[in-house]
Amino acid sequence: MARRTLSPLTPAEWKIMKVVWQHDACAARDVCKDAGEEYGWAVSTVKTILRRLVEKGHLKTTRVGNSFLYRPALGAIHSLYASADTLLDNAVDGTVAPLLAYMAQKSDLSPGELDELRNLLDQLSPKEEDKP
Amino acid sequence: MARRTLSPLTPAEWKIMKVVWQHDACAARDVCKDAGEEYGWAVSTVKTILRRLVEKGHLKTTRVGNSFLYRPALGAIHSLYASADTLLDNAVDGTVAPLLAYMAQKSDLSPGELDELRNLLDQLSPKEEDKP
DNA sequence: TCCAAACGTCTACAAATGTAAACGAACATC
DNA sequence: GATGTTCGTTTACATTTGTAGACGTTTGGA
Repeated sequence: MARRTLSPLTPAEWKIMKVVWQHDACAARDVCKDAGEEYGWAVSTVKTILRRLVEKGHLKTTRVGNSFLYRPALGAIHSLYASADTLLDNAVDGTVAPLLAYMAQKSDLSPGELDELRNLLDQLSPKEEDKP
Repeated sequence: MARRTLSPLTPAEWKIMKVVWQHDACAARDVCKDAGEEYGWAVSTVKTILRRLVEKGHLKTTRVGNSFLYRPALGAIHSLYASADTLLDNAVDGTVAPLLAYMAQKSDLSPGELDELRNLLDQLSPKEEDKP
């Protein structure tokens, strides 16, 4: 059975998902607290978004006592990939390379992460000077 | 005067913007034709989206005879950057490097583009073995 | 000059999204 | 056992988005 693609997250939904991902699994109470502090959202607002996220399959729940434990259906990275797919899809003609360059610059990667990326690029196509 | 940030494009708006960017500047007629063929949209649908894009400042118009010429207010790359900012913003903890790796792999860059990227990464932090 | 085609504008309307109050059930505490 | 607190559920409502028809005006031909 093929994995059904989840609908893209809306901006508000991303905010809530980020909170849940950071906690890995948590009760509504915790999400309300964090999101309330960070975005000034009312408790009901958070609860509505949680409900919609469950409906859409982005969150799974387990009953614990009289409340729920919320867990992400997908790891953060997979949701990011889906989002990246859309971004790449929007990139016309020769804009992909500058786009990646921009993102690399902007994201302030550690030397280790930069090395990882370099290695990956080398695998995709060896540098001219490294060719036999 | 600071440049006012434009509101993010909706999926349908991206589609229309892509058409306009590809033409660089074009009449509604052309957009309707292309978008009609590509997405099966009715003429009115395209016209509504064009109007909203103008209202939001994403498109500029010049009257030509009884019709308009539509031009993008920003180059495609700048709109992509804005979109990338949002994506990076959604990336929690250590997900940025894998995200960029994924995008680089997925986007099927030419050897020249790969070299460009490598050079950029080298500028961000030289490889260990290249250090003096 | 009269008409059909082309244009932009106005209006419409359902669905999604953002934001939140109100309500009833369960639970803990006095 | 009464009561305040905590939860999830229901309902609400304005705004944005997707999608498009209808209409009046301009224009290029016949």
